[in-house]
Amino acid sequence: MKQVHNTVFVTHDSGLLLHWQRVFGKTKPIAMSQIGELFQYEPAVPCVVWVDMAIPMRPDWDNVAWIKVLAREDMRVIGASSSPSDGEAMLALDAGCVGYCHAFSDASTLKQVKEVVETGQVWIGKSLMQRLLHGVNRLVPKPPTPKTAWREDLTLREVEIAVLAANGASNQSIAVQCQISERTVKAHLSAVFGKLRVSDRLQLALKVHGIQ
Amino acid sequence: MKQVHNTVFVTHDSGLLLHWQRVFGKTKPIAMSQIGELFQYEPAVPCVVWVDMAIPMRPDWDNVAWIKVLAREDMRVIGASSSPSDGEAMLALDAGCVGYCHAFSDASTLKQVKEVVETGQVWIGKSLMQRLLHGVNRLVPKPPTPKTAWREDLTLREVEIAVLAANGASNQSIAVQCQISERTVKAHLSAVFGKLRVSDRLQLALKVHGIQ
DNA sequence: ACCCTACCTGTACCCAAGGACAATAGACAA
DNA sequence: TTGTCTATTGTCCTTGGGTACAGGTAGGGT
Repeated sequence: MKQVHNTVFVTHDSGLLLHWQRVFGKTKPIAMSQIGELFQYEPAVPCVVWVDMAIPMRPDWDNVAWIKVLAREDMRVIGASSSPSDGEAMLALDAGCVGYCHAFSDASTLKQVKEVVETGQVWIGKSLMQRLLHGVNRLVPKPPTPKTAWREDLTLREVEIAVLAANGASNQSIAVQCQISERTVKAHLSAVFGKLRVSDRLQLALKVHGIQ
Repeated sequence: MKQVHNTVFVTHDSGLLLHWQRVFGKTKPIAMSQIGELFQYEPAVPCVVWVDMAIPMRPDWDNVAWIKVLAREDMRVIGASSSPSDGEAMLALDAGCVGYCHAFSDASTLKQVKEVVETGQVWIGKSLMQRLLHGVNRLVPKPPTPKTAWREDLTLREVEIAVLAANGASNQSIAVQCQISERTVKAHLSAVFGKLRVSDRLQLALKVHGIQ
């Protein structure tokens, strides 16, 4: 009487995909490398979806795309993180995910997680569990992300201009503020983009402000 | 390499004992009909203990007898109730039980519970899980400012597209993800810019992510 | 002297982004 | 029915952002 479930992997990390496929290989899983694929996916049978929390372009949990997916009876979503945190777990589970675990958990654990969510239960890590039960609800306001790590390779001038750009200043206004030509601003920013490996000032802003 | 665990049943209810024995019959479980037996029990190998919450004379969870048992590494205690409640579950789990479930759960569920606790995880019912997660959300002030205030005047579609844009997606990639034309993306974004009174997607990103 | 780096500037070019103007269609309320 | 709201798409056009190529200057280390 057991319901058959498909397994869906959503990750852009080939190493992780390999790991998952080794664990669930025999079930012929479906692999997606972009989150958008999931949002368009129409499963024929109920499925368990493993979502790499690090997938690029993953929208917020309260995005309608997620809401639609998480509301489905036939799609159970498990959040998988390479660096799991209680805060991330809470957000995922609160949004409607039915599981959260370390992405590279060993085979037996992953299978257990699958079993549990397939039977309608919720999987939650021990760490978060303890925290919930003991009322240690104080989520640290600032994650241990080294907020200034991105500065490492930049010169003083580049940092100065990067910060201004990341806060929404135009090249022209930066030029005025720094008493240099707009062309120089562009030059500095180009250097910054290269060093931080981003393509434009919006990506720069996300990096500078510790988002993604 | 899997650790062998004994199974111990603590209940005075012969019907429940029968149910449990049918489920775990092959593992030669130990049956106790009085709670006192458990407190004197010295297991030879690690064991999973199923305690009927309705067992007579069961002391409070903060009784030293329980504390000694629950502190043991080699005894994992699961609370089993015929009429489970979140409150009872909280008390049991908070005391140190590693599981709480309906005493008459079906065989597959009970086996799953056993699997989970044997591997060091905690089993918790879906109902309590939901409550905990939402309770925490109530307790935690969240980000100081209403992080979602900016959505107020936006339609669902506009929110969806605004979030994508704020995370660095280009109009083209948004169009693909949302299955609409790039022109429509622009239209939605223009509406968003107007409603949020920003001039471009970088300003939008700052607002969406609560910066400035 | 030579090289390297940070900093500054110019011209030219490409293109994604955004605005202006216009239009179609479904849902829903007055 | 009419009007409003939402979602959708089109064309035309302007501009800011970013790159490519090509420099100039100053300071520090070999």
